[in-house]
Amino acid sequence: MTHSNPTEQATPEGQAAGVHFIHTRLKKEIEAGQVDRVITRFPPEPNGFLHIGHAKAIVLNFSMADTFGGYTNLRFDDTNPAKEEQRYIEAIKEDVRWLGYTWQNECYASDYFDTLYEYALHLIDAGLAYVDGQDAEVIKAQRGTLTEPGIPSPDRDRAVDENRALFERMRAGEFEDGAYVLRAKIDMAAPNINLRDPVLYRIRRQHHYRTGDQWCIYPTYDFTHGQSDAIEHITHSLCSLEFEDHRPLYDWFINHLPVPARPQQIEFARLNIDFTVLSKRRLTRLVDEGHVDGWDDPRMPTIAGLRRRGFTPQSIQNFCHEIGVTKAESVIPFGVLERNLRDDLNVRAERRMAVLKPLKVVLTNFDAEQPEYATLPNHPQDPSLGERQVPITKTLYIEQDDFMEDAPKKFFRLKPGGEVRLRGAFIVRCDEVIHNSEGQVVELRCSFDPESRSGLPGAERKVKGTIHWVSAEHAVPANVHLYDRLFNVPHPAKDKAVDFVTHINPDSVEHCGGAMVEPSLADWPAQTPVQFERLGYFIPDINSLPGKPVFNRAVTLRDTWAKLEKALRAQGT
RNA sequence: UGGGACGUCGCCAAGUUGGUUAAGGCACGGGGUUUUGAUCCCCGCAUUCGCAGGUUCGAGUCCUGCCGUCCCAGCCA
Repeated sequence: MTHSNPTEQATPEGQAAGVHFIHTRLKKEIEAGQVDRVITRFPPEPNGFLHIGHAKAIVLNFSMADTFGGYTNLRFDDTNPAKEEQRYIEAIKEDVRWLGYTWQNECYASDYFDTLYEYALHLIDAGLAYVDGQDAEVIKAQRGTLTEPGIPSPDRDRAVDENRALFERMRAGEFEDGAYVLRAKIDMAAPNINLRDPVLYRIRRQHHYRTGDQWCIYPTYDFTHGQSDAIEHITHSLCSLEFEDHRPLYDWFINHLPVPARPQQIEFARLNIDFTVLSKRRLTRLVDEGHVDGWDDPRMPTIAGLRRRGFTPQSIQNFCHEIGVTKAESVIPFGVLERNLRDDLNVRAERRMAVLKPLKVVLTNFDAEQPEYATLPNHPQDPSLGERQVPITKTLYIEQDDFMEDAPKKFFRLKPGGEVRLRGAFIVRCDEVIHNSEGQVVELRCSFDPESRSGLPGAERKVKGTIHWVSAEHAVPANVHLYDRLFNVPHPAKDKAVDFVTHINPDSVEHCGGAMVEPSLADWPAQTPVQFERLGYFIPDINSLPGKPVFNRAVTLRDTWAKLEKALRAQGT
């Protein structure tokens, strides 16, 4: 990316990208000379995996810094040792990298513990913080309610020396967990509850994944975040809307502490997508309770899950630009994410043929002893991707869905007595339908029209439908996983009275164990999306083996027939 | 009922200091091309900006009052 004029930035859809209220505001600040470049940070807490909502924040932070000549730090907000783990650090770094971003500095709030401690002392000395010896419950009760002011703690007016001594003893480990807490002395009657003497430090004998047992007191988020921003000389601290109420507190610390810079916080609406959940708490539950197979389950909206599902970094970036950045809370249809994947893959994924649910077809007039070969382009619009030979033999497999004995008029695929083109090969006619003892269709006897072979003049002959196929003799058995939305209601967490897991879609995954794929798919390269013609975009699963392929379906192709069929069915035709 | 924020087409979202017929994308509808019912290409799609008043020659943009939605009472972030 370059520092181009925003109107020159465009997504593949031609939509202006990156022009939103934050962009506008930063541009003005630059022009007014208030800042000379924009330095941002992406500040995850290492207590879980990143999800698509984080991607929005990542794209925003990196693109703003990039647009305005600065850089972005990756900072782990690790002030709560009870929840944080090293493995999440690794996963987060991998996800950010995979999305296509390179951070300037890898930072940890825990690296600032010494400085933060000094800042706390500074506040104490200034008479702006005090040590409170009351229980958490008592402090909570004294905080008041939304409509009633809080009442001051009896410890609120403790002498500075005494506060200092107590705080030092807190650090020295002289007290039990929870015995004391350091609080800012602001305003117990403030209408903004965050200003009612918030807790700055708590005693917690917890092994920290990075600082070990060096500390038994840990700073809270409020006392950590802004100061960390200042220490790193972050110019703009972009965060989600729920921190709006914290901004006065953020500024209060910056104003009362000898920090090296004056960062400013700007809030934007977090991402919501329908038919899924996007909170770390809920995603953690899905993993911990075994509703999914882990953080990287392809049904998960995590970056790791989307990656395994077959999403591309580019499609996620495009999605984030397309949805924009505002302060209005919105819910984006899951289909928007899927369409961005299709748009990205349509132009660059190679095409192959695969049959998910095979139906045997015997070409009665195909007498060649040796297989013949059809030449198919690897991409219909991009000849540079080359072509390949696909074997044709007397016995083929086609998709069960591509044959109907009792077909409606609009059904353009195979039916008894009807004709279809086998993609890249020739036109076949269904002469006979063979059933098993239960009446199921198990085999089709067809004859092909030799004149209609691709490349021959007879190929000009038009038939309504074209279907995909594989040679039975050459096809490679494969396992294919089809994924659907994880929840069967648009807003699983909407009703607080109902546990969201009750809305999990029991049919969110379908396994096609008997799929048959064309030979070139036998050892398809990992991490490489491919289009199975007429079916969708797929990617080898991490458990895929050469000769024993396993594919995940990332997304189907747009399917107007499915819609039409549904409409016809609704009319009763 | 305290404080903070938001409300422009079904879903997103532009809308300069108030000034011609309210961008764009998605979705949707219609048509064309097509050996993927895919892609691609045309065309259509808000007399109206949560509602009601007011100021003004002129308001989505200013004022007043309502209505609706979200967030805040962790020693979580």
